[in-house]
Amino acid sequence: MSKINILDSPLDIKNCPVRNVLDRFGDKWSLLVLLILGKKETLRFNEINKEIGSDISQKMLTVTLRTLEADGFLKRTMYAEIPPRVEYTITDLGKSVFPLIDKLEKWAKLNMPAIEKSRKKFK
Amino acid sequence: MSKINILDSPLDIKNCPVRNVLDRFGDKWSLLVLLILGKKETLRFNEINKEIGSDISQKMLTVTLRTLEADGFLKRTMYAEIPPRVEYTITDLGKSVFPLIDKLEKWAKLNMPAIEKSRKKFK
DNA sequence: CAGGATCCACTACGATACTG
DNA sequence: CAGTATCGTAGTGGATCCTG
Repeated sequence: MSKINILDSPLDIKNCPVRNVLDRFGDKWSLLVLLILGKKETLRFNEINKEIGSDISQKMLTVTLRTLEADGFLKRTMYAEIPPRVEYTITDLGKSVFPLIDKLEKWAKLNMPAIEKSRKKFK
Repeated sequence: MSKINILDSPLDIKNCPVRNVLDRFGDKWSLLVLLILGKKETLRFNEINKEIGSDISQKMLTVTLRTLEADGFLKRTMYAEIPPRVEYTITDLGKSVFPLIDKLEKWAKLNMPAIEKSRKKFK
């Protein structure tokens, strides 16, 4: 298996944690859902949908939630009611990444203008 | 333009900084290149290529570097020599995100086992 | 209400070949 | 050395319709 060497911390490129974990965040909605759930703790499907603003398709919200659940970032609880109620709650693992993502969000907000400017200049 | 409300911080979903900025990091190689360049400061094209371990195609490395340059994360300097020499240097903007990405990397390393375990249990 | 099932478009990415 | 150009593919995400 190929290795790369970033200074003194060798990374396995195939099994690289950064790649493996952050690739999940690399999709279109995961980070946003985690941000929302990190702030609200528990939400229902349609509540998350509303928070995002229905720019997201039902399918993708479902897929995103399933993936985050599989990774252990949130817990899905179904109540056997009619109509059905499903609640999504952030887990301890989710809570532990949240501050990092939150900082990234703040960084993004702060530096967005500089990036926009750079992009325009580059054209 | 649609708005969403994450607690007290309203986000413009279309022009959302998180989405706009972090979508760039969502690709396959940007984070890795930023990590490498953040630690080495200045590298040549082929040096970056070697660090990644040639799992990346020349084309994608070029595209990734161009995008990071356009966003202002790194500076590209071409020397009119034969054979040509091109150096990529991390900018102040790049340096300012680096710690965040570095923390994400450390988090990923630390929590990868828990995530793997969760994924297996979910199947 | 919270989804599952389909179909389809786009594009990110890789492989290969060529060049100033 | 550091790319560009071209082609081909797989996967991501959207739109729509259907259901316990």
